[in-house]
Amino acid sequence: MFLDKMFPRAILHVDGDAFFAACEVSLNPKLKGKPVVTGLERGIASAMTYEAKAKGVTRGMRLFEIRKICPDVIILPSDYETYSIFSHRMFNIVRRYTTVVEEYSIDECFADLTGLDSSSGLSYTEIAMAIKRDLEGELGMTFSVGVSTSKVLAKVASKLKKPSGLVIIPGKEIEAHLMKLPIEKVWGIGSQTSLFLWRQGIHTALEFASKTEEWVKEKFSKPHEEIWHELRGVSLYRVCPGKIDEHKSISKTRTFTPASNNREFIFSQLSKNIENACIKARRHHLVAGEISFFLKTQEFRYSTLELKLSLPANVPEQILKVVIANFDKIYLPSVLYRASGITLRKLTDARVIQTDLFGQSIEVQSFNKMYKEIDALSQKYGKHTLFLGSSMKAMLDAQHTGDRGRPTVRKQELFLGETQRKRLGIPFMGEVS
DNA sequence: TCTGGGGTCCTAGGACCC
DNA sequence: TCTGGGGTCCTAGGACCC
Repeated sequence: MFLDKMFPRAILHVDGDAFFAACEVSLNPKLKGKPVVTGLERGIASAMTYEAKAKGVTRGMRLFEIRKICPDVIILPSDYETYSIFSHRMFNIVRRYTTVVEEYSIDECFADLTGLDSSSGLSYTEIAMAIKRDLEGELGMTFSVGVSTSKVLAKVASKLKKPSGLVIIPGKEIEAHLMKLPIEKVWGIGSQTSLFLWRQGIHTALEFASKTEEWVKEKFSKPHEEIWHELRGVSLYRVCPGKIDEHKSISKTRTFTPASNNREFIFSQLSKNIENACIKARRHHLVAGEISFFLKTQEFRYSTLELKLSLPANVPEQILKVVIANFDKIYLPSVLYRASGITLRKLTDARVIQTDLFGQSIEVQSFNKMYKEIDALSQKYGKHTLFLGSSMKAMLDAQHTGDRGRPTVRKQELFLGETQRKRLGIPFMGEVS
């Protein structure tokens, strides 16, 4: 009944099991067989080995709680640089088999194997087994692999036998698998849609996939219509060869407790986020053409504002200028806020922009020059060796609370107050309060 | 799940223009 | 000035993912 008979595809999905924790174990074999958790720097578990999971450790669990239920736990700080290296090696191993590999997240990728069976003389199952064998042998950790006729079904397949599973769902077995699959477990169907579907009396993926196309078109828009096709084995989502670290946007957000309505404090939080986002943008040689910033209320409601920049930027002063001018459009003194955030969008290559000196004002050029120095200092002495006066309140707050385990602010740290600004010949930016 | 942080994509509806 | 209808562009916000 299901399946695209005209163009049957073979899509592979690979998922690293307990990836961050597995990287740590791979690097340090003494950890093998032990309950290992990463996330020390945040105070909550971000990943854990299956030994830790067996003791009841879950994602997001507080570390003190973990130590209680699992006294022999080994808790490590997250080391994203290292995980990224493992991630790249993982993608490159899969690329030995086909160039059509999509880096989906740090520990997941898709590959389109269509046609490889006849060209290699191996079955899709044998190819998937070979990929899994290479990954596990070379990276020292286990992977869960799924193969089916669409991306959504390949995701279903790889999730079925975690950890270290290998599941193939050929066209004729689609229905049997969907019958046992709760609708809310399907990739792309979240809490809102699940709720809606339950109310329609639909609880399994098969019940959804068995509905008529007219019914689906009437009740849903494009995204869920596509999932319906994918579940029926018709591949609509292409595997797009692409790198995960090619940013379309960069955002930084931080929750503060307790919630606050203090304008100066909230603004300084936002200012700190803007500084951090700019640091990341400069590290990737990107400039933003547009930004958006938001405040999140205690009740988890957002007020957001999107703004265009007159010139693409990646230095906080330029972005703060426009945020300052618009801050009061979303800030209400009577409301308690719990978080603020910034997103840099419409990113382009800074190196292209910066060679076009004619388009830059003297001000922009001096900022770019200055931040080159600041980035060099930060490289040498640590992040936030220098920070903006407008972020001061947030930095002091981080000092008091210890900012969840990060090194506290040292006394001798500098900030770019008005004096330094004048001395360096940086235009006055404006104060908020 | 009483809720952290970083992302992508889609859509409804307003503004504006013939 | 009033009128209709349509297209396009933009933005706020929702939904979902890892």
